[in-house]
Amino acid sequence: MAKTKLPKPGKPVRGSSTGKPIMALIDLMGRRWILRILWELRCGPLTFRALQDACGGLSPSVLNGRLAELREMALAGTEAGGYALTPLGQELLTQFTPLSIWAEKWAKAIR
Amino acid sequence: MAKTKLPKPGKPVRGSSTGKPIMALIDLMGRRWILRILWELRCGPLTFRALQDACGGLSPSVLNGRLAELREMALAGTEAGGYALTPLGQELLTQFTPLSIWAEKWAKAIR
DNA sequence: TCCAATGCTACTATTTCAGTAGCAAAAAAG
DNA sequence: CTTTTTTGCTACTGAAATAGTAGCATTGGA
Repeated sequence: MAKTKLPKPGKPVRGSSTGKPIMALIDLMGRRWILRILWELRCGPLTFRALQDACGGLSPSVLNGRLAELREMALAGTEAGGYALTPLGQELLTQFTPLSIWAEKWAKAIR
Repeated sequence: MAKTKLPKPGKPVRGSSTGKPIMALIDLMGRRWILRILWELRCGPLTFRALQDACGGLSPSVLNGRLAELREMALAGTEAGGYALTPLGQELLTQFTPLSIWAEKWAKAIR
């Protein structure tokens, strides 16, 4: 279960009381594994254990917690085949795809 | 100083040994305050303490650590007026601007 | 010289994460 | 219908990261 207070847009979050949705998003994305889980689900549903493996074997307790958070934020859910992104989650991930290209450029710049 | 191993693109990072730059980016962004700090620097340089305030008063030890990481990753640095984004950092932040719009939509959807 | 602001270090308390073990339910195999 | 496997998940312990507070050395005015 997610025992940590979730950063609902419209509500104050850690370090910000403005209630701005972007702050909630920043709070959520700043939690370890959240981005990674979204990323690993980009190609379709994965079972709990497959997702765990894809993330390098993170602890099931943490994974379970993160999945609960993502479910509550309507970004992921269960369906045939295991866990998968919701339409909203897919939209969010779409925004991240260009980051992959930027990261390549960044890699060259700092190496 | 940053005592935690930094996720250099090209090197294995936490939970991933592929060395893909996007994984390094995901690792970095998944650290608390990193995104927030980038975000708060979007309008120009801030002093250490101003940045601390902007982030809701996070501990100076953590802020200092994050700044060291961002410096090492060439995303932020010091200049006249305090800490500021590097050109690379500004580019990254640019990629995030659309997220703010998406977050508004997301907020409406889950409220 | 005094004072306030700045950048930062040090230290303790709390929270979060890692790592492992294992159980109940469902599915697959025989 | 049993016997295995697989799956989703909980529990527990130790390690690591973060929060929160205090304070010091330096800088740049008044």
